[in-house]
Amino acid sequence: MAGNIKLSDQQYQIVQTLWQLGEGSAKDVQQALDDLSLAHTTIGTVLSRLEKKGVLSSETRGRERIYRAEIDEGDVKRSMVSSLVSTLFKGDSKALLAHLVREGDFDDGDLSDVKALLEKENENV
Amino acid sequence: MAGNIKLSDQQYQIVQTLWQLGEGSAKDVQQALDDLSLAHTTIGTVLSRLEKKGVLSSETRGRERIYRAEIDEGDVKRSMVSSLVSTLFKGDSKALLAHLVREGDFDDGDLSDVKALLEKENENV
DNA sequence: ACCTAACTTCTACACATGTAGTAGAAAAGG
DNA sequence: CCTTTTCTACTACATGTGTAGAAGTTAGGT
Repeated sequence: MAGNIKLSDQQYQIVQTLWQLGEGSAKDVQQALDDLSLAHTTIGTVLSRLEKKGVLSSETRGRERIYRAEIDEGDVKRSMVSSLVSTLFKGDSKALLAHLVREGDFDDGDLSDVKALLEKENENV
Repeated sequence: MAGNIKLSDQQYQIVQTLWQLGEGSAKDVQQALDDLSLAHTTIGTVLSRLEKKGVLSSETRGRERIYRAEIDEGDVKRSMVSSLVSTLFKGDSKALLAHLVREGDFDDGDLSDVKALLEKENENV
């Protein structure tokens, strides 16, 4: 479902906040993201645009409008990663992995962890 | 250098074509990407916008304007991957890898390849 | 029953992007 | 030389995004 979701960095952070909070008003989100120092009205605008796109749903509770994410974090990650892989690496995830390794994104400890992970995965299969 | 390059899918495909061709006119690029069926004028517009942003440079040769990429493919990949990792995985590349494995993006053969790759990398370090 | 504080919604504007038509220049064919 | 083809450059418009002020609405205090 929800085929190709794609969020901008900012949108992602806002939706992520809702995933973390479960639900929340514009004010809640603004406070959770206060390092971005955006006006609360800005957050409000973004939230209502995301709702119009079906990414969020909302419910009026008293004077507040409470938003909640309608899409699953895993789905979004999956879809965004796969879109990047498709654009940058012709759809070959292994090429992305090779890129990461080549760029030295993993240190020794990481490599062991990763190998362990792979071994565990191998057993499952 | 070139800190944070970020290209849309379409822009990436166009620049990628130039990486492959070395250089080329709007027409050349359009032909290389004819599966996208974009009007040649569209390609022209995109190319000139990318030039204005410094991503491309150009040279008038006869009646044609020949474009060439001014940014390195590796740099762009690096920067786009790292931006995604930072947004989706809090900067933790290992989490991206775990995601890929979990999503079953690798089959048995891949996993072996990957392990080999990791082992080789381990030696280097 | 008010006034005020707290929220949201509306309106606005700049900039990026996707897409392409039209006009203008230049090359090529006769 | 003049006409046709071939390119580019200019103009245009819709949509998405970032950002936020102004205006409207409601809850709460006194």
